[in-house]
Amino acid sequence: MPPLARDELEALNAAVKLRQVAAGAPVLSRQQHAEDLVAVVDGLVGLGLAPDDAPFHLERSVRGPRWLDISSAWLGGDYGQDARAVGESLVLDLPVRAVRQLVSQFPDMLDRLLFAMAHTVHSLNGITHDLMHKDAEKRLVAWLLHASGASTSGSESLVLKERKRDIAAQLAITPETLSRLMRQLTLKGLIEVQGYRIELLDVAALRSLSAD
Amino acid sequence: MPPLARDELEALNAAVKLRQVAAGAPVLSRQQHAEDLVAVVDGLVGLGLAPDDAPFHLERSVRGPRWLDISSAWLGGDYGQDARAVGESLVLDLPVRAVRQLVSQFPDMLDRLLFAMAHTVHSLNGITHDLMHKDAEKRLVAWLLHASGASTSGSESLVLKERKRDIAAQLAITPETLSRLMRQLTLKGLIEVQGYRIELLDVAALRSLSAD
DNA sequence: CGAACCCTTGATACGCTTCAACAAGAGTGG
DNA sequence: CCACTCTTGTTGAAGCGTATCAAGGGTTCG
Repeated sequence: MPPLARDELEALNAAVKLRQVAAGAPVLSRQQHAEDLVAVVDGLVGLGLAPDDAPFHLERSVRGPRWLDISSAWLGGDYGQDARAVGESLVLDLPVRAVRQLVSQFPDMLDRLLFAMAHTVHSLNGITHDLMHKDAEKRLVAWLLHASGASTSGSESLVLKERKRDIAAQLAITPETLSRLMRQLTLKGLIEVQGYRIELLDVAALRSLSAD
Repeated sequence: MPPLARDELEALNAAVKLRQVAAGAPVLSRQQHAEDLVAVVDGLVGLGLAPDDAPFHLERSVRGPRWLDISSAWLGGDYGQDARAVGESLVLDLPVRAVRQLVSQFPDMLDRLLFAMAHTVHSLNGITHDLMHKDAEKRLVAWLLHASGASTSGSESLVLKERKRDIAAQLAITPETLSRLMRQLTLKGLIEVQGYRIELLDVAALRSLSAD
């Protein structure tokens, strides 16, 4: 997909609203009426549900630059989920009305929008598939490979950018289970763990472990 | 959303390709290049993965009229999942190229398209949420309530339109577990089961059971 | 009538959670 | 600087939820 042309960029810039969000501060709330498409420009935002009392139940996290919620605003309802900044973040709001305007003015914009939405669907499809068919170990290994941007084989290293409990939450397991799985993988000689630094010693083997 | 105008309908009819699919026959295949948006006009189609050897692993099912895959075609890749007709079905293919044409010609079409895609995202969000946070009983009860189009309270009845094993697959549980859960709910006096006919005796209680 | 499905039921096994305890670091205040 | 607390990750023991395996009964269909 070609980069945005100058006039497209200018039109976009005129429409977006930027806001800086402090670590831990809310970005979206469940009951809020969805009038904007929301993206994370920079930083890390957690998406999940915030029960009235409980702390905050993370379901997945979004690292900028990336769309946070590109679909709710088209439904005319509310966002349906809560979002909190994990670290200091820059968030972008783009009113639906402005988007309608933009796509009618710049045909390429429509392709970008549809592409992004389709990508969201694709990603969610993958998540549900994994939750339905893969056990915790498979899901963790798949996550590690994805997070490391793993090449085809050999070894790879990565540094965790979130607390392990947050990673566990996204994998729908408890922190205890995550810890045990890490140890088991270490004992099998597949990975090496030093705090938040993890070495993937055998990408090929890990890849086959994570397959359905 | 207003109904389609006559000229919109005519343009649509000119673009779509219809095909009748026999029960059990493939509708989509994983490796197939996605050039169309695909919808089920009438009938029931199962969406899932068909490993080379194994029978067919159902993940969710789509009853017409409803979109089957409205997003893959925008990504320029393949469909990524397999689909098979559960019963005799009428399937509609709508080429992406035609859709681009249509939305540029009829602005309302764009809203319909975006609305449908957003609805897909919303639905998938709900599914992942349930898989992450609800146990099998909660998921089943939620499914029953949804399938019955349950009102606010009182009692409700429904007739299953799929084999129980297919329902179980969509709930990510085994048929055995589904059977046991049904019996437990019956013993609690919440439902009544006679083959494929199910009575929801206490919708209010069921609703609170299915909550997170 | 047998064969092929489907659903159900029971016994057992396993994966993951829960609960509890502990170690290691980070921040805070005396 | 040390004691104190808070948070995070780790480990172990016990228990729950669901899968697996095996068997039996009910239908439908040839």
